[in-house]
Amino acid sequence: MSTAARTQSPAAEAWSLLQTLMFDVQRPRFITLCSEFDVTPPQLMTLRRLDADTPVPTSEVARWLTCDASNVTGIVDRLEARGLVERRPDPGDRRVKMLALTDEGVALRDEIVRRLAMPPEPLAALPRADQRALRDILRLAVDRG
Amino acid sequence: MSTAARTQSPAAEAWSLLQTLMFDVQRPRFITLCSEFDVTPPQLMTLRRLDADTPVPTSEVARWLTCDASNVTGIVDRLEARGLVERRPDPGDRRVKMLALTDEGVALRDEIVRRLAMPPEPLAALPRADQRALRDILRLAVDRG
DNA sequence: TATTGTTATACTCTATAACTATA
DNA sequence: TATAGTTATAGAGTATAACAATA
Repeated sequence: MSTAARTQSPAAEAWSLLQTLMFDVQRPRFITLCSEFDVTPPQLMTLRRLDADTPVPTSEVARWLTCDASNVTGIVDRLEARGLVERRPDPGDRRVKMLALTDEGVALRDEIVRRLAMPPEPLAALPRADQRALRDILRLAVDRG
Repeated sequence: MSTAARTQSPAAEAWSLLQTLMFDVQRPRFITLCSEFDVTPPQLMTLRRLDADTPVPTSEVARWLTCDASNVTGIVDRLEARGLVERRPDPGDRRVKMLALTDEGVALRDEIVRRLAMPPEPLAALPRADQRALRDILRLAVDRG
């Protein structure tokens, strides 16, 4: 352990460790998953946000992707061409396009979500008690945010 | 809490919460940081990997980015044009280009790393005892991997 | 007038394949 | 022959600006 780590606040060191987990473990995993399912990262992120039952406006997907709305047009065009997503009118505002998954889109998203949900080695290898403690602390953190 | 969450293993639920933290909190933060420092995400990732003292071959950066080596050429071209990175010969193998940060590159990387290291609200707001417990568990997980 | 989504444009990232220099 | 890095190419993501339809 470095001197810097010892003098950091516990939250800072925890965050640094989380970033290691995300950059070194999750990022390669995510990229591999994308190519396995033949979707690009923003396409996968879009599928994760959408649903069949509760359509969301294009602007919401732009917010979710943290990108300009003009980019969503092309991303959705390609997902729509593959039959995974559909554009629906918004009865209340004719400017708005509502986005929703098709049945095929739901199937693909479910499979992707299932794969993303599998805990990586470093977490799965933890003693059960530590897994529970980790879960409880993260629940506390996320529920507040 | 969902029924699914209750029936998952603790590691699976912890991982799901971590992903929430990463997608909802870290990703927008990362993208904002990139535009603030006028670098693209792969450029920022490259700066994070490099150093002034211990040059690494181009191939190592490709591994780090999880992308083909041909892409690194352009990414490094642009960082080099800004005076942040330099290519050095490898005395042992004249095919290899070693990559290292310039002084300016070190300064920028340090500032970026400092900003990335700031724990986000959900973590910073945790009680001190939970921060320490989180840190200890993550140390255990990461040290094994 | 303001907003939603699209189009046009220029730049960057990406994988693949072909190439050069070196091993 | 094999490998490291580059170049060429085509497809995708990105921000910005301008536009049409609608509010």
